[in-house]
Amino acid sequence: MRKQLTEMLKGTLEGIVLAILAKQPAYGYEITAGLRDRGFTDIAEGTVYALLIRIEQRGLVDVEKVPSEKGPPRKVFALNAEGRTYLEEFWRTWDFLAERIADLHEGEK
Amino acid sequence: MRKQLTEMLKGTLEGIVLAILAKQPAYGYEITAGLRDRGFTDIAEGTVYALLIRIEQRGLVDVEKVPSEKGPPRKVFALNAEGRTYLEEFWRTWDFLAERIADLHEGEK
DNA sequence: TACTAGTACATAGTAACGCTGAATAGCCAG
DNA sequence: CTGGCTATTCAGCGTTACTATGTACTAGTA
Repeated sequence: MRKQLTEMLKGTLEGIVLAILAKQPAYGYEITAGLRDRGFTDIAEGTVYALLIRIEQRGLVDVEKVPSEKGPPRKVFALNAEGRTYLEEFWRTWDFLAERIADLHEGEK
Repeated sequence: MRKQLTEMLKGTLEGIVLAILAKQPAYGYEITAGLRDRGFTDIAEGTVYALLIRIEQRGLVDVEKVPSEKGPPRKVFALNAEGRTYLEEFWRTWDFLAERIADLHEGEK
């Protein structure tokens, strides 16, 4: 199932991370840990960092460097207005897809 | 939303097509039309054909050439046993993802 | 000092997938 | 014979997540 999930995550992982950031600002390491807690046990750190850089460059988040007690300074990401708009759009798209797939799954039986 | 949907379809479109074939065998042109009927209005024909070749090469479908009344012969694809197993796996993976995302969406409010 | 482990971020290279755009080919109506 | 519908194929592209590795800081410990 790993490979199927990998492909499914394309396009959704971004929304997942944005949804996490919608609740409260967070930094990469924290987000990765949060994903693991939510059941996404196999998501590599590198994947998350690359994604964060992407959404930062798109202007969906604001970034602030915060010193850490242990280790390098944290880059704390906060969803901004543009990011919120984008996230709403994500939910609309997701709902559209999930609904159609649910229909298919129903009709199968 | 188009671009978001494109990315989301990665990994799911394959399952969608397999689910369609689970109901009854079909050929490419027919499947594309069926997708449009189901609300996937923007899926290009080329995309579907490429996907069909992929699942054929993976041995998930059996293929039969059937002459058409109008136009070139049809390649009719039928889900085989292996394809059915793969489809079940797809549903499990999808349910896993959809559930976790639903949690996120709930928690957001 | 040297080591280990945990925290925290970054990146080059790869594979997979869906999209774009075009080509090919058969059939039929005007 | 031209346009439109049926039907398939393919080369090239952009985006995304994964792999694997590297850097850097702190704290504990032998």
